[in-house]
Amino acid sequence: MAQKDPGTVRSITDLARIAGVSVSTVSRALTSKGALNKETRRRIQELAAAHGFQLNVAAQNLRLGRTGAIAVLLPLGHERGQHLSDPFFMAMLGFLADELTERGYDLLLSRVLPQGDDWLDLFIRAGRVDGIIIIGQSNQSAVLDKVARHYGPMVIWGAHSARNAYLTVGTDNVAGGAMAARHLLERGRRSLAFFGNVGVPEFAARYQGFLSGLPEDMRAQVTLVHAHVTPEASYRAAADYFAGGGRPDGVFAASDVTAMSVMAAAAEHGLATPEQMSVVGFDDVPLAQLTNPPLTTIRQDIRAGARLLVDLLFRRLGSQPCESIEIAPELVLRESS
Amino acid sequence: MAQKDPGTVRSITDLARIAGVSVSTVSRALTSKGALNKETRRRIQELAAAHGFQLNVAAQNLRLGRTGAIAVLLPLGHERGQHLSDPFFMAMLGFLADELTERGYDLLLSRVLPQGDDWLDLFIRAGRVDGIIIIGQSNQSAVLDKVARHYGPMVIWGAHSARNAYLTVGTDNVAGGAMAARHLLERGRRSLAFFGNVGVPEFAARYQGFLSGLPEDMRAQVTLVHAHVTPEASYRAAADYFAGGGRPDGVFAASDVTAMSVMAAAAEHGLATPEQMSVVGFDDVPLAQLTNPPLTTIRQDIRAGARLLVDLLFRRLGSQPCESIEIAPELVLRESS
DNA sequence: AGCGGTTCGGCAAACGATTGCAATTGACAC
DNA sequence: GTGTCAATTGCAATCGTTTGCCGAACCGCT
Repeated sequence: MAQKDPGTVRSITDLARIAGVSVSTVSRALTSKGALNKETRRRIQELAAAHGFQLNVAAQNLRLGRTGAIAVLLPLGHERGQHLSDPFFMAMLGFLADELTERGYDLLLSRVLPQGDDWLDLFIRAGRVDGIIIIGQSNQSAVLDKVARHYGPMVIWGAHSARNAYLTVGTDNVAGGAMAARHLLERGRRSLAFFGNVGVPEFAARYQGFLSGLPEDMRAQVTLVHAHVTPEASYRAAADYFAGGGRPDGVFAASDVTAMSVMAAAAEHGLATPEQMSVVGFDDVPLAQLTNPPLTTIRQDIRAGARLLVDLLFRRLGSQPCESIEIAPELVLRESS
Repeated sequence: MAQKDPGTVRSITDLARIAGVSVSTVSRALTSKGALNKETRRRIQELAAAHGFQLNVAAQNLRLGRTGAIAVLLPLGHERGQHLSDPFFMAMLGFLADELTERGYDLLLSRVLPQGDDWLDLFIRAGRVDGIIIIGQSNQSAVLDKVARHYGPMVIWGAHSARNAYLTVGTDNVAGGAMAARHLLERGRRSLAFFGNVGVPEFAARYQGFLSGLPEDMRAQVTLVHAHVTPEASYRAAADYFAGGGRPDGVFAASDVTAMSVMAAAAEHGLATPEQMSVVGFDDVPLAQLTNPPLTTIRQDIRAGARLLVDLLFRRLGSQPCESIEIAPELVLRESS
């Protein structure tokens, strides 16, 4: 007979009282660690189950000096609205949630507006997480580089650059850009345009790859149209471009969302895709197959990317050696080109 | 002169030693609670800043008996792939992240495959969060109802029903459906079809509202096409329907993604939108304005929804009275109808 | 000098777990 | 009867905070 209301078992202490053993014994029974009589362990585990008792994760983590959570950060550096709408980042987030849950970690989501150069340091020192995954380096590569020097468990989704010390997983954007170029050439397109914000490292690499896939004499002819990532902004940029008389016969867009904007704006100006103009996107978001016409695009394998990000992070947590990884993109042919 | 390496200040104890005061004083200084000499407080705060010290959130939470985190759960009940791709849920997630961060709470993201009827109880008993937001009741309303009886801080995004005890925030789906019906009638459409999975409570309400917006004699004529939510599945359903000779002149789709599938499949079968067929979607996801033709749709205010969800949850945490809320939808006219 | 009233800041007990160490027990051999 | 050893379990310190309670110091007043 317990002293207090035995109805609810809140702590290991309560359970110990009921079981007539010490808290250490209960702890050992429930964590399956340490030597303990088989029979005792079984008894306590059954008792715990009967009372619907589970260990308090917060206390456990405090004692063990860990948090059991991984942060996924979305820096909103130059494009405030980007991650709100970009299906690519969101799909990535979903896969990351799955991968982390599977490993018994929680996923702490945070969107950050990078302020100054110590937002990341502040976050790390708060000690809320055991590791950090950053989706998109945005314009923060200097900050990331600095932090990476003294903080290990951090992996970034995005373009790899030899200049940067931090660990990345990302699609080979240069190769992807080159694929798009070759494809448009094969389709006989010669008057080409690239739509995207080359201030974003990933997009810059796609643009550079695009140029590198063209014969030298064509490179100077490519029109670069600066388009932000949100649907609204990229539509505006494209509409302005067409209104100003732009009439390319081949377009490579930095993302599928941008490609959709371009097609919409072009249609508005009486320019038919793919009859008069071929369009190639980047990402292969799920909706790309539903556009009218369905979108030819350079596919990034999001699921594989998420898995690699998590793998790499856990190697880091286990102090194993790691290297940045580039994933090969793939051309997906549909009717827009 | 400190005994140990004074280089890193890890705990309040270290800081107390350096400052020459007791830990209680440091705690009071840093939390701005309790009476403390202004000068002392300032001094300690400066010292903390100088050493880049921040309170350990885990320990703080343990002591305070809270976790500082709110869970956002995505139940994948009947539609495995839904949340992966559905831009609506993802946009919601983004706004929730902002709202919670603003209130100083962390957002713990988890996608759950509901197993049996105690997955939610198990999650709650793990004690990792102070409250729960569930996006979409999926087919779990029985479970939610049971849990709501003994667990307060939980709010669900989705359709409200008088049958359910749990707290919801959601669009008035019935009104939205009726809007779509009236709009199609105004456009002179008489041969109507609804695309969607009416096993999902929200979609069922949209369908019901749609019917209620029609004159009685038309209701029986409406074709109900069962389409799942993923782009692939809904495209297949629509393609099969058109291949089977379906030729409606007005379509109301349960979501924008479904509407896009319908337009794509229709185009494939030589059916032009909006000339031969008007299409109305639901959600107004950012991409809806970029479809070809741009999509007429019933808009849900996601940002307001997220804010209300969080507001309601915190009222519950503060034991204030709350009631479920329905948000008025809005018809957004574009060229698909 | 003595007294009541403020302020300030320290002591130590929590929060709910883990774990090194030591104590207890029983079996067994000498 | 005593010593040894292994198996099992308990004690108590610890993780980094918060906070009720109490004592010390100081103030002005009689």
